[in-house]
Amino acid sequence: MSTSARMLSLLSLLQTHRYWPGDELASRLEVSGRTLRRDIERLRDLGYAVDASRGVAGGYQLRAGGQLPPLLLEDEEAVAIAVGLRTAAAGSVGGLEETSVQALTKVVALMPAPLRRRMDALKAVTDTPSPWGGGPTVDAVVLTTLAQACRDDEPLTFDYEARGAEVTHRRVEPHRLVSLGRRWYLVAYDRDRQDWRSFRVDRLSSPATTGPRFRPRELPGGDALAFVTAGFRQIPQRYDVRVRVSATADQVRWAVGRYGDVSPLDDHTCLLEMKVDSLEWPVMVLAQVGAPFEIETPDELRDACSAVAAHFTSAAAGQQGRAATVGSHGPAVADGGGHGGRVGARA
Amino acid sequence: MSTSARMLSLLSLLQTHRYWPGDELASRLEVSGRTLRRDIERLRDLGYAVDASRGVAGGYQLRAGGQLPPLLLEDEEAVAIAVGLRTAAAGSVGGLEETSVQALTKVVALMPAPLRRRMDALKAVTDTPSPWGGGPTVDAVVLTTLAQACRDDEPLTFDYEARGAEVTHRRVEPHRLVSLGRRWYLVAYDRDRQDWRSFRVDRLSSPATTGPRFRPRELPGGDALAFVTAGFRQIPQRYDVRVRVSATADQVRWAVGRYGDVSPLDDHTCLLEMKVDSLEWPVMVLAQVGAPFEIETPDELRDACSAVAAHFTSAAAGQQGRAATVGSHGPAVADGGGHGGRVGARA
DNA sequence: CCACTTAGGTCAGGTTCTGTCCTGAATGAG
DNA sequence: CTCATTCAGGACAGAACCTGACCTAAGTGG
Repeated sequence: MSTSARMLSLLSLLQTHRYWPGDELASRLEVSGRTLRRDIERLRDLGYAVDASRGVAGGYQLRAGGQLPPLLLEDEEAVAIAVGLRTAAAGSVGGLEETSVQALTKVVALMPAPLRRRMDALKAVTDTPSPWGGGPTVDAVVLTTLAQACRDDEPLTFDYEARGAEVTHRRVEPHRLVSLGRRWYLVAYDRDRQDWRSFRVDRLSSPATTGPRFRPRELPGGDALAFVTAGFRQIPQRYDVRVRVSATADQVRWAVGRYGDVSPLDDHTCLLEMKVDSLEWPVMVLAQVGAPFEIETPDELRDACSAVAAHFTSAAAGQQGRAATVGSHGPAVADGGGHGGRVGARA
Repeated sequence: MSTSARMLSLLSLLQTHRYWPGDELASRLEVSGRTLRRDIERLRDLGYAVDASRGVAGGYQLRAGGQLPPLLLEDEEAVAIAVGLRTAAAGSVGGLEETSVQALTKVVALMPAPLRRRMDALKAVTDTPSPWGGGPTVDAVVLTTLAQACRDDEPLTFDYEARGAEVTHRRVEPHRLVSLGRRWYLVAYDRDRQDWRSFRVDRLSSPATTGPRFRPRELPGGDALAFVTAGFRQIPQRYDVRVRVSATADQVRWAVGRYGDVSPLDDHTCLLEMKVDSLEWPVMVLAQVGAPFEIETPDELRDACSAVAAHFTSAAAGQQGRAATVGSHGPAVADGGGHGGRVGARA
């Protein structure tokens, strides 16, 4: 075994357990104790923080140091990392999307095929329910393929299904990936149309890098993010939700997380503001808060609430038909406003 | 620069870009082209899949191979990985909790202090709203400290706040971490009480490994998971939710994700079954489905729905007081049952 | 066909690595 | 306190390895 291979093994060993007796390490690496000590010294020279404790039950230990040593992962761990990063890249984390994709690209690029299959297999399991999942989920392999193509200036082909139109085949020079809201967009120069376009990543399938690298063009304006947002002229509808809730700001904040702004009005009421594409979310949040509230905008939210109320009323009324008979559980209303304000109990 | 350091640099370089011309690599590593070719050969001998393409614009490339090479990460990437793994370990992924913690332990153990601070700083941002966040969030550092102590048989001290009781200081021999539902438990031998105990990780603070390693004892029965579940004699309440929903199974499944069982009854109705500690969740799901439904069990869900219905009805009625006047938006109700069944529109 | 790029054999000279043997020093148990 | 255990590291000789220079072969794309 060569020296460099041995160093990698040593690093790997030091990462699996905390303490390693020198003897053990030496015999595992099939070298003498002296050489092991030299190897450790080499590692330290490289900047890795290898601690040692002497005496009985002493040993070597890899500590957090000034720099990050190479991570030597088990297969399953790599899969876990990939899955975690995919979730983060899908926008559930906030502010980390770009870096997550960057790291994901590294991991996926190095994953042997069987591991990649395992990762894909876990995609289904890992989906969170709808509004949190953020509509269509991005595919990790698709995303990393695009990221890599952008990074390395490789021409790209893929199938694209534009809004409502049929599927077209595209040949582009990828420029940059942009994360906006909880969606990913690819900004690229379309070779056939000879112009810059932005593509929604979740509408894009079977991407493949093809041919030799190209000389990158300059995006007019330079700002890929601005280019994407400029394309948003006619977003179908976007609701500006403003609701006055009879609960403390903390209670509401707890329910809405970081996806809305909550500002207290007084001790018992606060204002909830959200900008959303669909009304599902505010409805869920309001249902969860379990306190009385007043809708300022939009009117569509009134209709949505009304529909939910109708279903809930008839369901609450039990099996005796579906007539809307609200008020029969009046006391429950009084309960909602005051102390806890939440529906049900928490274990 | 020594050979092994150069190999690590080479690996690192090959991980940042896709294609590297041999010249470029050689000059960066400050060796001759011949030596570079030998280094590449060495890497290949080590099992890494280094591809090369010849001709104009050719170069070297690190491909996915039979085994996973060491990952060399940028600082920010490591943070992204840690954050992603923490989310996964918190139970939002399913089936990957153990492996995630394992990987997280590796990453966190090697992270220099500034990075760890960055990771902690991102904790707040990354929280998902309540029922999905799963109550109290686990702290990455706490979790990894425990995992490491278990792995390395190191005695542990921490403060523990049992259910309702005051905070006590514990000195234990950690045995294993168990993920159950969306909570983490530490199974350990309590040195003061001289008996085995299980601790909820989210009730545990300022853990610290202390003193020399101990000789691991054998857990009676051997099965840590069984030990934890055996402690669950008197869970306060656990609801068995059964609801008949007037919507297709797919619609309901879409809303509930993987946290409940949905079985179709006929083309327009299905049965939703969930086992939950609190009723928030089923209420949210039902609100989101936006279809009529009938509650089979439990009766408490009726009360909860009734409360929500009352709030929603008065909110829907607008600013003209809070009298419950359902039915004024009748058409919206009719809309709910049929085609889409979802509240609001989707962008 | 030509320019460019990786692939790899050979060889001499120098560098580095290894194991052995040795002395020191810190640690914790009895 | 004493002793066994364990890491730390200097010196040395011989072997192993690495490096750069030079050369030829072969694949790729214009």
